[in-house]
Amino acid sequence: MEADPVCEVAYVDEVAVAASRQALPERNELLNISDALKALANPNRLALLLGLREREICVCDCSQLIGLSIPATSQHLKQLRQLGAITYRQSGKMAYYRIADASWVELCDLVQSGLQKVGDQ
Amino acid sequence: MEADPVCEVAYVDEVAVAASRQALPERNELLNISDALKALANPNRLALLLGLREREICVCDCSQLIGLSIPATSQHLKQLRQLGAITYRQSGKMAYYRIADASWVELCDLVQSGLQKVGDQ
DNA sequence: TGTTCATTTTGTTATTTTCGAAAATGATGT
DNA sequence: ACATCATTTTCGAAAATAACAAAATGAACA
Repeated sequence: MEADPVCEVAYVDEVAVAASRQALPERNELLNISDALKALANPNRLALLLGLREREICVCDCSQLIGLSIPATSQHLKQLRQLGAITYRQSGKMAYYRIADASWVELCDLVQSGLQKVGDQ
Repeated sequence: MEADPVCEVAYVDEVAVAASRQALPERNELLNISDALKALANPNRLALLLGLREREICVCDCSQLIGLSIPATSQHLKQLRQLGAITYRQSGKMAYYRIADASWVELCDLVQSGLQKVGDQ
């Protein structure tokens, strides 16, 4: 009984953990990033974002595009709008949504290409 | 009553929707991408991924890093492993995790920088 | 073989997400 | 003002997530 049980009591390598912790963004920043990723992490919102790449589309056509009800579609569009990924233009009763910034599309492409390498373990 | 009620019955712009739909990945591909994003869309998994950037860390130190129980930490690590973002090496009873592919970190950085532009609407 | 102990798996529960239905909003046109 | 209709918001139910505690696994060593 010379070596204490280690893991419930103390660090195995306190220095390494301290260094890694220092390399982390603040908790709030982590929450911001994960919230942003969460907004993208849905097949329907992803389809909306990618479908809006080329042209602007009104809400009811968006709902046709992803096959959901108009209210559900509207909520997904709202989340993407709050994220800053899309914008819209109001024309009479219609609302036409479009991509706000091409960097969001690049982001999707990056994930898409990153997936090629997966499949192991 | 010359114009039909449009949105519940048919497309406003069927051609545009068809074009956008063609530009979309298949449903399965969309699910794969959103699953991958979902794996990253959690502040604790994000912290693990970023904390493992530089050095490998054992499970119990990982749990210290993010402040969760060891079982919870183990499950988060498993998700990142299934994603292909991290790997591990077994040494005796210990399991040392490390980054498998830096592209996942780039992805986080890209989101992080994408967030700079947000704040409007 | 039997003990120890880091890790993983398995319930179980609380919280979050996602959807459609119904109600509310806001613009157009009578 | 009133009716119409695209969109948004609200609400409630079903499904998915995330946490801890407890049990199971598996490597090291007596």
